[in-house]
Amino acid sequence: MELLDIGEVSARSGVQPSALRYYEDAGLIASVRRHGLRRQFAPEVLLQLKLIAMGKTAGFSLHEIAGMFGQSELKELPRAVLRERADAIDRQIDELTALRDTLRHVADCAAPSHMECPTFRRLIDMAGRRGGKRSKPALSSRQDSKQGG
Amino acid sequence: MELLDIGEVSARSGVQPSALRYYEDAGLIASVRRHGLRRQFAPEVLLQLKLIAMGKTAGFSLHEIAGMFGQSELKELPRAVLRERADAIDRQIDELTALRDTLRHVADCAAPSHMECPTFRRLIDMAGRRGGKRSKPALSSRQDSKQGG
DNA sequence: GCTTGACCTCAAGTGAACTTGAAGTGGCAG
DNA sequence: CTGCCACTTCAAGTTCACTTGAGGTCAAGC
Repeated sequence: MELLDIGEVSARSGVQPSALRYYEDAGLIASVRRHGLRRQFAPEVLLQLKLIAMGKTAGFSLHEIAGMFGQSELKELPRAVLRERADAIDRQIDELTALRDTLRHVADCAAPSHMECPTFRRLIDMAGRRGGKRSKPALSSRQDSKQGG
Repeated sequence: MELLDIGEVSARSGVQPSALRYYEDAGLIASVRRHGLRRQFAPEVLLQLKLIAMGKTAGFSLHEIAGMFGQSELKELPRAVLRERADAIDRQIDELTALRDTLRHVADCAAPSHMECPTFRRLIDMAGRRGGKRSKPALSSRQDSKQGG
């Protein structure tokens, strides 16, 4: 199997070399060996990077992504935690759906003040109808740690 | 109509007073007046904060959220931009769906190495099947500005 | 009139996720 | 053998979204 150096991985994934080194430091990916100084990556790192990108889109921190898909931790991760994550993403999808519908409404509704439009208010209310005031329960944890009270 | 002071808004929204001041500075919300030094907010700020939370969940920066829902900019925002945002959220929902399915698969599949599991690889591939390698076209713009090449 | 306490401002600090810059290394083409 | 250049390390810098801390204000209650 052909190994890729960091420039190749960067070109194929769209992720900057500096970010790749950062990910390696963080334990999200690993180079299989060195060729001189240069890192050599297995092609499957491209798949892992796709996974990382997906996790980032979902708002997970790199630390959390490492917990889900990182090297060697995978086998030890309790399956319940994974399902919890999946459920959290489901809730996030609901919220995103409400936001998308709200945006489309705003684009179509010619009302001067959207705050007075009942359709608008109803759309916004729909997103909050699940867990009270918390919308991202166990996700990025940096803003929720203090706000969640 | 009864006005709320910052502590009240914080209590009802779950957003810290310091964050509310920060949002005001950033033009996302506005206090209607002052009572002495104290900001007085109209109740509808709670709706705006819900909107802001939704935008954050979607990965938009505060600046972008201000562009979508901020004070007084709303009426000038081209409707095409809103629809574009909505489309971007649709793509994000697709990606999130793939991630959720992947997570559920990992939780159920007992394979020792997921990288070798064809179902796993197929799930990951599904997320990338839209715009080539870019997944968040016009969203947060801080990592895409350099990576998008 | 004095105290209380929730508010105020402003500057600096924080953490995440990178990027940038400086100085160095080393495989390979010529 | 030389020089190139893509890589290397490490420290410091950047942006975002806040939080924290110090010192100050003021409406209200006793």
